[in-house]
Amino acid sequence: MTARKYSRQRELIKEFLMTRKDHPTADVIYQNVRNENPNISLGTVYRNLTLLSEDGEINRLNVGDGTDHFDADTSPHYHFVCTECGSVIDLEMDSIESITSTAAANFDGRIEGHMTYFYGTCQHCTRFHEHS
Amino acid sequence: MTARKYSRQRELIKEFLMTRKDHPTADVIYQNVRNENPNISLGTVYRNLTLLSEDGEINRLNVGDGTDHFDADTSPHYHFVCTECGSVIDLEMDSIESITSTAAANFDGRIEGHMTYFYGTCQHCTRFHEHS
DNA sequence: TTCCTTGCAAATCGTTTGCATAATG
DNA sequence: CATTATGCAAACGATTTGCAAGGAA
Repeated sequence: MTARKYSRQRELIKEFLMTRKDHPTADVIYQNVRNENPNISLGTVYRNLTLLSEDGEINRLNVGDGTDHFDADTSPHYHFVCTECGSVIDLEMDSIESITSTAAANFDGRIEGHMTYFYGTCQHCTRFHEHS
Repeated sequence: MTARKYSRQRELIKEFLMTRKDHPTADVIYQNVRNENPNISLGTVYRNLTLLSEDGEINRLNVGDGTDHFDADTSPHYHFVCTECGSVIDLEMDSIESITSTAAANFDGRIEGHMTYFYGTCQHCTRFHEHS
């Protein structure tokens, strides 16, 4: 991790991300930040998203849909991914940290953590089905 | 899912995958199957891996390293990913299926499952560090 | 004969990178 | 001044796809 200098672009990206709880992709972030700075480039957005996550200011989410999502909420929590509409939703649930020790029980390496996301049909898409 | 016709290429891919427990990528599968059929194309490998996983004969693994891995063992089990060498290893561990109900407790949609992998340093890489 | 599958190459998608210039410390 | 950050465009790696030809039912 090298030294960091102020950048208005990085600030805008962080600011935008903090207003959203739907875990947008780099491109969605790019489209929105352009409202504030029409000259910003997609490359700059990607570079800053990487810097911000390296610094632990945001999290990069991999939910198996081929594109990374970003989250300004770095507190420990889990996500739900709707297989119908692709939306990524925060889950409020009890800790499942114990699964790490469950996994470590019969393993010879060093387990440092886990990546988990839940999938299914979100409330909106479930209702949509009932009515059709 | 449409009807399926026999294909020697698909058979070779499945056969090769069954001999491996290290969850190879499409390209590794391609390189190896070429020993048996030098004319097979990478596109055919990708197409058949998709067909096989649609049919539930193999599993497509997303372990966050940017490339998909494939597994002929479709029985329920979890994986460990080494952050040093990238190897993907089967874990023998007690069931953690209960995390699905933990997640469902305060959620309004329909949770159908979860995706979990553990990460850290594998036995080999851990030893490498101790000796250096 | 129907239509699934193939090899090939071109295309696509998300992301990264080289470069010359601009901004920060 | 030294160094980090930017915009742009080209490059990238993984995967998908259009197409004309081949093979299975």
